[in-house]
Amino acid sequence: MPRKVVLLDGYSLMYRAFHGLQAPMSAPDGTPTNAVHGFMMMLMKVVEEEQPDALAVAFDMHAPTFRAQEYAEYKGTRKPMPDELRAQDPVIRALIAQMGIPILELEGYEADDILGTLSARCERDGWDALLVTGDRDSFQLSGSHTTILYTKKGITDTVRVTPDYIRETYGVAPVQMIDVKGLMGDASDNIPGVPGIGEKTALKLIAQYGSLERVLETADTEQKGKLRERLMTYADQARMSKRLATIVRDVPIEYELKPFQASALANAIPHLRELGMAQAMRRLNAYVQKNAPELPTEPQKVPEKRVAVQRVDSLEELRRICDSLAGSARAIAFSIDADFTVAIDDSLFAFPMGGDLLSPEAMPEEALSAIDALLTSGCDKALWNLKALPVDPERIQGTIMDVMLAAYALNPQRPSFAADALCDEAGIRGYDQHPASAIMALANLQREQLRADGLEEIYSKVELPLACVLRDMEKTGFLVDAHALTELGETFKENIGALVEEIAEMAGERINLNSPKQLSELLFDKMGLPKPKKTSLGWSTSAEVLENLAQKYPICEKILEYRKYQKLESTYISSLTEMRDAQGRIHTRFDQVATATGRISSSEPNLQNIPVRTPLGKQIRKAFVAAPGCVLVDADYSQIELRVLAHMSGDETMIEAFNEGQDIHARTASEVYGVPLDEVTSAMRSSCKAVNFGIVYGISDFTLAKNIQASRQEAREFIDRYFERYPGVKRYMDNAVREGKEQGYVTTQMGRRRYLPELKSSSYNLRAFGERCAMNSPIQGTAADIIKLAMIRVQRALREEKLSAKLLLQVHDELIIEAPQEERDAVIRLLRECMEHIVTLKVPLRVEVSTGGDWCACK
DNA sequence: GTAATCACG
DNA sequence: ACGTACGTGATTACT
Repeated sequence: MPRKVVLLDGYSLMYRAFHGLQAPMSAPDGTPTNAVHGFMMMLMKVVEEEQPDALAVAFDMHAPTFRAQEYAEYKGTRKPMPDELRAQDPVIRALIAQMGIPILELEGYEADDILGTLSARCERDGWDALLVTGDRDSFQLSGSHTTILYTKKGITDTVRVTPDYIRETYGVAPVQMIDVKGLMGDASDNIPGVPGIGEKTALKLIAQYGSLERVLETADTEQKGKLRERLMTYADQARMSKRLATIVRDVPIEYELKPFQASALANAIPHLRELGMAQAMRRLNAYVQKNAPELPTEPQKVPEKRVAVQRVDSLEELRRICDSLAGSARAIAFSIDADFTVAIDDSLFAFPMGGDLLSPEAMPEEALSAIDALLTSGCDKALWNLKALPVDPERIQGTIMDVMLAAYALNPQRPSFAADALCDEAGIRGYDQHPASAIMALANLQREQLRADGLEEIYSKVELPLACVLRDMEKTGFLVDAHALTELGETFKENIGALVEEIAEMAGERINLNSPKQLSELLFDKMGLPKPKKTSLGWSTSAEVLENLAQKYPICEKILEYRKYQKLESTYISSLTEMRDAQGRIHTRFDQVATATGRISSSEPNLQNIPVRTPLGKQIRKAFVAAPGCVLVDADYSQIELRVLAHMSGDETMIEAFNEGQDIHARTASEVYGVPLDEVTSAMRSSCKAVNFGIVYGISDFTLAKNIQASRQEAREFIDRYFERYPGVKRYMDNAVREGKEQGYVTTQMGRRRYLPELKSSSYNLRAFGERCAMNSPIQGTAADIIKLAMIRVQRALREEKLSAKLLLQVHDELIIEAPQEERDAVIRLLRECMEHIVTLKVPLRVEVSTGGDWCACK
């Protein structure tokens, strides 16, 4: 078995970690730690997965350079390291040193050269080398015993680059990558190449002639036109470029491979603790314990305040304790996990629950009544995930701090909202031992943070009361007509079978049509259809591609039809029938902390994406029905996002359009095309509808052109004209991006935040994405806040008016209620009233209400 | 576990 | 010259 050495390109990975992880992370002293974290995660991943016999990190000796081509602003220059990364450089080096991992550097040489030299020595000595880097130049080093672990994006998205991979991807051998670069050059590396030759041409030439030298020698006779001229003019420059592109594989570095010591990693733990890097600590600890268990392990942290834990043997006893203390306690926290633990002031009580997470249905009576006693007592309470607890919101006394919801209000984009993760992140240790007291500590911290960030209203007026509404909706469930669904399923399956036969006939063979890989082989390789678009792995067979080919190749039409049925059948028929309860109702799960913008999401099953756009899909909605004697009432906000945009931007024209009750897309067409409102054609209106959508999302001319089937120039002019006619909208968009950059986050009307570290990224793509989010999130988020408030009011109003109608579903701008026939009119009035007047904007909110016996009839 | 595809707002 | 609209979740195939 050959031994294995893993060599990391230090700066390349640091840059990747830095740009890949823009989540705000910092040590207690304020030093940013995102790159440190990313680097440690990458290192641990490699250590865990590769089990190296030796490990080292190479650094460029002088000013670090970052040469990956996708970072456009590095082109032609060597920009200095960003300050936030510079601050993390010494920290990362210190950690590497503490872990006993050698750092390799040599004046005048880049990390590439060191990697190249050591991998050459490994090959000579019969070792396998794995080079971990985000620099594509290193591909030339790939060989039978040298593999590149290339970090594509972020830190965990890696690809194993072998000679075969290079041949498949680029059509040349690894060493020929040098020749390719010699021809095409590399602006970020100051390698000129041959002007006018890009990657495509370079790869083609090298694949055909084998080497740069050969291409140059034969250019005179083999090439013609501009290409011949350029190759001959720049022949010397090309040869020089090749020399510059060649990684040195014999640098005079003294280094003897030393065996990698798992146990030494533990030496970095104290430093990681100072940095507040809980996740890295845990991962490192776990690795050391597993691979060097003889070592003394990290001492368990105990809560600062030593408290005696009182084990409670019966729930009855727990309830008695809760009852008696609830009245007099200042603060209570409780946690339901493996144990049901209660912290009351400085005392802790724990009752073992048997390890399973409990649904309210499965919870013993005594536990329910203990919880009830706690929640209805007057003192302040802290807990995790109120939605899981069966409690009547109207009976709650005192304040409740749901640490999960508070964490979401403070920053919706956390990797995890698990209770232990939140405590860890806040620097609160001891969750494992005393969850309730850890939650109490976290809640105390969050109270201050919510106040400091102006998020109290979002928390207490939106998220907390909404949790109870969502719980009730989950519990109610949506009735499904299983018979209708099954019948529809049979029809679909018959159609699927017939289509499979037809396609097999047309193709001359039988493949698995669900496999994009097999399908692409059939269409593009065997049948020789044109290949309009690629994916990361092959040629795209998306609906967009197939639609364009359908005219000339009827098989595409059939495949699209197959897909349509197959999708609907597998996603919305088979699975839905299986998820019904004894009463035939389906209970979705609403996730209140899932989205970056403030929307809620639905899963298991997702009832927010039940088909509606196609006739086939509408059939499925027919199976969502009201109970006997009831009707469904469906209330839909009309154009809520554009109305929110009109309000937030203050654009006079747009506000006027809504105030006059005009058709907004038609009005836009009238403005942009400069024709009177009554002369707007349906084609004009439809283009402008696409523009209005695009504006909300942060538009680009490219995508708009695709969507309205116009040229890019036309799309550009369209957008320019749009902004001329709606100058307030233009101002809003510019402001949103500027504000996002200045303060690091954007906000909704109510102050809900979304942090956008992407805005400061040096990667164009990431930055452009951040800018689109800065424009879109306040709009989408404000609309989300509005409907959340409406849901709370609707629920309260139903209760106050003693109606037995129940909220079933929210679909972002739509609420669905199931109401007894006789309550129908009252519910319509109530929904309209609550939804239209829940907030006062500069434009009216309009709600369209419809009713019917099934969801499809509500349109 | 990830990628491709496609359902929704 | 880049790469190209925001927010989600489920299914399937495949590593």
